[in-house]
Amino acid sequence: MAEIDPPLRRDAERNRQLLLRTAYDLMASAGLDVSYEDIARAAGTGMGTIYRRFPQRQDLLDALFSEHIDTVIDLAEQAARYDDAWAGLTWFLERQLEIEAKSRGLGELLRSRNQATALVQRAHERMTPLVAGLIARAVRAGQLPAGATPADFAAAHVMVGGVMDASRASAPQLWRRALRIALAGLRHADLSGDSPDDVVIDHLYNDQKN
Amino acid sequence: MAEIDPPLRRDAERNRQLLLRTAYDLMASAGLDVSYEDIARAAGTGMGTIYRRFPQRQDLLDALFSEHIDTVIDLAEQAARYDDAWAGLTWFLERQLEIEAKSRGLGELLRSRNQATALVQRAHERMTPLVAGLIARAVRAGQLPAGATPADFAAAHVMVGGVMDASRASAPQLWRRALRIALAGLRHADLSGDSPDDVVIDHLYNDQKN
DNA sequence: CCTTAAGTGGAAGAAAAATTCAACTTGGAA
DNA sequence: TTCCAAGTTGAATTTTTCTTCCACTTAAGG
Repeated sequence: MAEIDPPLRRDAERNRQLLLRTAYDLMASAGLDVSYEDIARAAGTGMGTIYRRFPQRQDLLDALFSEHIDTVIDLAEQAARYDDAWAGLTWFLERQLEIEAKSRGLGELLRSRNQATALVQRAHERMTPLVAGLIARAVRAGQLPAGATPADFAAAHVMVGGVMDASRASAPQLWRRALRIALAGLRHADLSGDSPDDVVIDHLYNDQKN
Repeated sequence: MAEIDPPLRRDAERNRQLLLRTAYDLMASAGLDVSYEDIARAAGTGMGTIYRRFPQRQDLLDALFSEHIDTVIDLAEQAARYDDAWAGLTWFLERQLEIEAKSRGLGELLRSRNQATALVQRAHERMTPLVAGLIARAVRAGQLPAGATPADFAAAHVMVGGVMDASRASAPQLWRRALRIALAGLRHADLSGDSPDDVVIDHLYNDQKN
């Protein structure tokens, strides 16, 4: 099926790694919208090199973040194994946000959808059932109100992430306070009402700007 | 002090209003980053006209949103008159968000800082003491936990606004659910801990992208 | 009417990012 | 060593958005 493309020449592989490291660092502080020119300049290569290796921005994002996304999926799996469902949920959300605090780019990716579509979509597909299971258990245990859905968990994620992005420069720890608010909100809000099954997680991890 | 600049010629005033209406509509659905070219084209004027009238983007934003911002300040003042402080806070936040739901541009403005600085800053200066008063009263009445600050209210605003922006297209009412979560969170979170006085509201209504 | 200062349109220039490409290197197989 | 496919470079081109400018039009006072 998939042709095995021959390994890169040594110098090419070196440049590839260099570009990836540089791009990751730049995106960690400035977000996903770093220009190819900036990356190439910071890595000390020519424009041509980055374009040859990553013709589409998606190619770059995939290479950059796929392992990190796997890490987050791991977290979800670990969380799903918690006996205490609520503890699992809070632990998962906090770990995930700590990772995003270290890399703005990864945060933007995890909370968007039209950036590296396949990658993020796959991650959501893997994690949603796990989160749904935890939530169901937490509801049964009386730790979450009836009517809580994975979308509510996603909402909490988006909410805290938004505060994080807004206050990164001036108050890098403020998101923890927002997290406390969001978590307390999940436990105590009346979530029985509307927006039942038709509220898919996708509605949140969705349309970025345009 | 301020020179009274002569009134515009009739046709010019007509164009000015046309541009303002057009810009408002475009920004209501697409956000603040609409290009001058798009606005001019939609209004049926030339580029020169919009640049003559609004040489800086700030000039346009000021003219566009100052009255709407005054409306929001009004809301804060009304809220401050509530006997029930918590009812005042929730009413204010919900009204404000309803306005933002109708205009994405206004929402971005109210939750940013580096867009139309003077305008928004003045609004925050007016509203913060009012909100602070409500919060203090609510804490005294046992409606909010000790340690709650205006920054927490701002955080709730940013959090729900973030969900709103993320789900505008696909689930335009989802923010109401996020609002319930945020409000329940404010009431039930432990807010006594860190981030006391040094957490100014500015830290939240702050650095946009760059 | 006429005049003219104010206003207008839209092409042209400038700036920034995305993308291409032809001439020039270089790793590594033979 | 030699050779050449793979790799690199950076200038040139395209694209997009921002901004300026000037020849042309028009409102409104005399």
